[in-house]
Amino acid sequence: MFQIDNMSRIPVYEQLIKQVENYIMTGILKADDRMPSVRTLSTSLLINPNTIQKAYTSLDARGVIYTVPGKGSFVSADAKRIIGESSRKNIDTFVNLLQELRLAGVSKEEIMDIVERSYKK
Amino acid sequence: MFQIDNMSRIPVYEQLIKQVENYIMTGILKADDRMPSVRTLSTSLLINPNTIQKAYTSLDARGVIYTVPGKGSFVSADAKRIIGESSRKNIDTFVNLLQELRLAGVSKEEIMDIVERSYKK
Amino acid sequence: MFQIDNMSRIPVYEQLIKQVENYIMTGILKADDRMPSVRTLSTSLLINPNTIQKAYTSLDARGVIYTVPGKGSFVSADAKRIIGESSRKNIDTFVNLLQELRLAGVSKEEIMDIVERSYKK
Amino acid sequence: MFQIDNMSRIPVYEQLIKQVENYIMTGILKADDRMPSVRTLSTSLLINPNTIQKAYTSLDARGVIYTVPGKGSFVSADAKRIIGESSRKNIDTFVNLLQELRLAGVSKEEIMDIVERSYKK
DNA sequence: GTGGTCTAGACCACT
DNA sequence: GTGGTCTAGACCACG
Repeated sequence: MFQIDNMSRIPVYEQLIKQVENYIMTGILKADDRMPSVRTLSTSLLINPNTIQKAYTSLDARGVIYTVPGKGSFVSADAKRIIGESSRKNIDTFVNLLQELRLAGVSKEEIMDIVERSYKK
Repeated sequence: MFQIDNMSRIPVYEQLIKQVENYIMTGILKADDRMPSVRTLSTSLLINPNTIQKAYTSLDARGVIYTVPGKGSFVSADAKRIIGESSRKNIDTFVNLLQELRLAGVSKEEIMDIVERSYKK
Repeated sequence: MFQIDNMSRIPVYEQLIKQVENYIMTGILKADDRMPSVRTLSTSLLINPNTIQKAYTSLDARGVIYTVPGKGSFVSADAKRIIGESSRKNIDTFVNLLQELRLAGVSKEEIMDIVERSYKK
Repeated sequence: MFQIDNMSRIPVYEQLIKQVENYIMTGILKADDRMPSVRTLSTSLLINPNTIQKAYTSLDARGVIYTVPGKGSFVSADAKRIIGESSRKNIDTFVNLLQELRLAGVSKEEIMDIVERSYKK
């Protein structure tokens, strides 16, 4: 279910968080669905349990999942809304990147084309 | 001329590189213009000389500036082209970010509007 | 594995880079092989970690190795090609040196002999 | 008579030394010919007198030129022999460079061709 | 344990 | 005064 690239410069726990969020946003993981246990993921992904734990702790702190001691972790009812909101904060990054591409000589038409294609997929 | 945010997660030397590149792309720094000396910047920005050096070394290695020991560093003739080319590599990042915003519920119209405004500035 | 001459005019970090490249070109270091850690080399060569770091950063920037923070540095798949290409740039230096030797009275036969012997080793 | 590249990474005084040596080896400067005065060169090349002086001092120390206080500097009788001998020391550098090019995949034939052409000029 | 960043301060070669 | 190199030692994020 999850794909981790150990050679990537992006920290493993961030890759995991991102994928959980994507599965939630695309509806593959729904409210109150049970998350795989830390141990399960640890052995199936060959990743240190501490790393999985770190990802889960972060998701829990943001309210994306909730953890019931002794039972496991579950997708929270507000997950989609929370993820959506935090993703919106990326608009600043988006604007900065846009300015940079513009300075690099990327035309508005080229950008528009990329946007069109992204939304058609 | 340069503004450094010591609290940012972006390393100081990268902030400096980015700003030098921006000044070159916007034409404020032109080919063969002399860069501020390592020590000058060090004292004016209250940053350790080694950190400035690191930024300059990186810019030199990429051919954005050329350095003559004992003389100083100067904007290279190819600077704009080189910066432009490396910035174009950000298109991948741009596409990923776009997908994320889309998943977060940002509409195409909203994106288009941001693009329009960015290119009008 | 590495030999550093602290008395040489060639900077320590450049000696290191050169030796890493030689090990890669001769096949002793292969793609995805793990490089010794910065600290390991630092203690075994009695060199400051920053100096090793500088060499590794440079090799990484050129794509000869790739570095995963917290994991280590590894020989990249393209290493041989990249090193080969940059070494070819030395042909200019070679030609200049040749002219100098010629002016110094070194005969063509002598040069040819040296070349023969170099390629026989 | 002399051409200095201020933007070169090669120190100005070394450029000067090299050119003096070349003029001697090619016979343009002969034994007992008078060298341009430090002041003359300084003004014509727009170089700091100290830099010229450094070059002359070095040439004098090696016996390539001799200086008569109040009269000027002159090409010594042994100049050609001295320069020739010191240039021969470059054979080591030559061999190292050759090894490097070989590792980079430059064929023996290619090298031989370069040598042939160098000696035909 | 790994690499990444930064400071402080030193010494060198060159102008 | 300029850049280049190096050491010593610190703190951080990641695993």
